[in-house]
Amino acid sequence: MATLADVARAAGVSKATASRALTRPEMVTEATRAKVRAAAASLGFQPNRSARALTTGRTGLIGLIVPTLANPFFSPLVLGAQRAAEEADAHLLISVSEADADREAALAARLGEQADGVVMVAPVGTDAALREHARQRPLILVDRRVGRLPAVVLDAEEGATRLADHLLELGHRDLAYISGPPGSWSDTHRRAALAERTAAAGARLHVRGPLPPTFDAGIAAASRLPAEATAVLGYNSYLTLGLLHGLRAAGRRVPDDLSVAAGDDLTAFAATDPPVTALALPVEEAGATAVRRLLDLCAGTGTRTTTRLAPRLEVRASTGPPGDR
Amino acid sequence: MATLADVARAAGVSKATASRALTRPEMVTEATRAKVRAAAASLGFQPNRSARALTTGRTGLIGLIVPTLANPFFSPLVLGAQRAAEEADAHLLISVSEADADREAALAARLGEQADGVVMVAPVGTDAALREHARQRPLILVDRRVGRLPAVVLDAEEGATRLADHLLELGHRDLAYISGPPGSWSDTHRRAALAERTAAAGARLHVRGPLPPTFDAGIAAASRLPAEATAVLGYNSYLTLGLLHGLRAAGRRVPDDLSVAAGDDLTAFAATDPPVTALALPVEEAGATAVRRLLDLCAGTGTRTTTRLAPRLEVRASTGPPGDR
DNA sequence: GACGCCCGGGGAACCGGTTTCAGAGAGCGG
DNA sequence: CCGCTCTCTGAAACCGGTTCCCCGGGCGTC
Repeated sequence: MATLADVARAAGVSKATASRALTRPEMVTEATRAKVRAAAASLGFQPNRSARALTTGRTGLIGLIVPTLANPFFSPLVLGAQRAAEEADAHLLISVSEADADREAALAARLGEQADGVVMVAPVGTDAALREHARQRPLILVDRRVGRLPAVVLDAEEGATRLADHLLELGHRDLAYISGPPGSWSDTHRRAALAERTAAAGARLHVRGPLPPTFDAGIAAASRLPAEATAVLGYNSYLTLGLLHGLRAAGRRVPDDLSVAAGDDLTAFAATDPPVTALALPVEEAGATAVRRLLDLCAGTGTRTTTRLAPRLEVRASTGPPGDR
Repeated sequence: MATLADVARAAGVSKATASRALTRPEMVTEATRAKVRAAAASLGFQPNRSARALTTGRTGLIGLIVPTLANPFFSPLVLGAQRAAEEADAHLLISVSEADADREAALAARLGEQADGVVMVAPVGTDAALREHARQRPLILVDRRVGRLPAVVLDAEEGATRLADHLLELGHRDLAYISGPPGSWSDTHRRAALAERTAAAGARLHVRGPLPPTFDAGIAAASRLPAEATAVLGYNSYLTLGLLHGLRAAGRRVPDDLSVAAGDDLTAFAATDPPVTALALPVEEAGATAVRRLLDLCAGTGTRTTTRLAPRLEVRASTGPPGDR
């Protein structure tokens, strides 16, 4: 409730000086600074962020657009972003696009109007649309790359490569990949890396899909796997859970009949039967990195680079050597 | 970029009239309203929210404090809150308390300073602390009640009662309850309702815990169940997943040897082996209701009541009649 | 000793809306 | 035809910070 004018009066200085003492300490003398700070502290002064935003044009708010929160993949991401924002005394405005390009664009515009910048996680809009957003305001992409726009990505190629190597080393020669939603950037790149690695090893990759990344889609996929595959990779955790469920219903044993692995990790994977081998993505770190880089961009010190974060392979019981069928 | 002054000039009216035409349409004539709206539209006018907030004292921001986002319980809650906020052209400031009372209090203060009101989900602070927050600014509690503070609760008693009835009807006479974190409001009430219902039916309730609501705690609990229990209820989904895992490791069959059920639901429960009977909580609705009621409070039309939302019992394969041991 | 420079601080403008207050004009009754 | 009231509009104050511009004083230098 105390205003800057109150602080100035209490400290016996002008509003201008009080403002400088608090936000530009190097511009006033040691003595003045101490007086003003003491007055501010004793009055419990909290600067009004709206007033500050009005003159500086900086709101201290960061927009975060995620496709969904129902997928536990995004929880740690939000947490990481949250922590990074807090460090910088900023707040997070979170919105859910529901993986709809129109909604995503509308949210980006709406948030951009109030926030200093926007982080878009796994956006579904076209390259052109994203470039346009980036022209309007500082923007960081997560899990998507568009030209030289600033981005933070979970290295899909690197992860897919590790997963492929794991299965190839176990002796698999026919891998199936259940692909994710059409147009998903990480899906496309993961699939390409898998194809390259299997081809290089003289093995074969059978692709099924694209499918929505849901439990039900996984169940359906279980009954349409290529007959020759001895290992199957699900695009993401939900799809893989459904797959596992469908396989069990069909009486197929994992990993004896078929190895199963997922393209991202989930706490529940340690609890399924059997526990599922998966790529643990450094999602929390991605969220934090994105926010830090966005704040840099807002401060004018940011760069137009892509930060790559490598996933960790969690080997669990769902993958093993191919059975003798 | 266009300001209200630009709109006023283009429409040939004063700033005051332009402002009224857009925010208080009933105060100007039809003709003026049309002129101003046309001018605003053609200039792409977007009112500056900081400026508006400065005079009105309303930021259009709502604070949402959740203990964690890693627990999928909260994802639909945020989604519901998000949708309700969007309807009212408000934005959500989300923060994670990590179930720490000090952090929670700090966040409430920090958010309250910038937001019009705060929604606290399953807060861990003391009643006194929460009352104090409610005195500072509009506050809605979710999944917690403190005196007559406005709240939205998932009806723990009602849910626990349905769960107890389900097991009692199956013929169970000795139920075990693995209790959640000490001091959890929903845990306390769920336990009380279970106790009452079992007692009324002439059956017995054996309580174990309290335990942290984690997968690992569930595993540990599996080896310390009361010998006479034929059915066990886990406080929440993670605890129950761990329980299931621990029971399987110990070679106990579900539901033949022991029925298992959980106090909240999780998509993954449909995929476990066997699928777990659980209470499906109307979490999304709770989030939406909380935000709507908070906005009412901010508008001065809110009430100090408690909204109760009843859970739905999802009967799955993990519960059945008691075996003959 | 005078001049110029640099530094710290004060007054006032400003950001972009909302709201108060007063005045102009129209409509109506006496 | 006058005067009153009611409605709509405009000028200006205001919200609470930040920043521009200018002034005064201390110090260094010639």
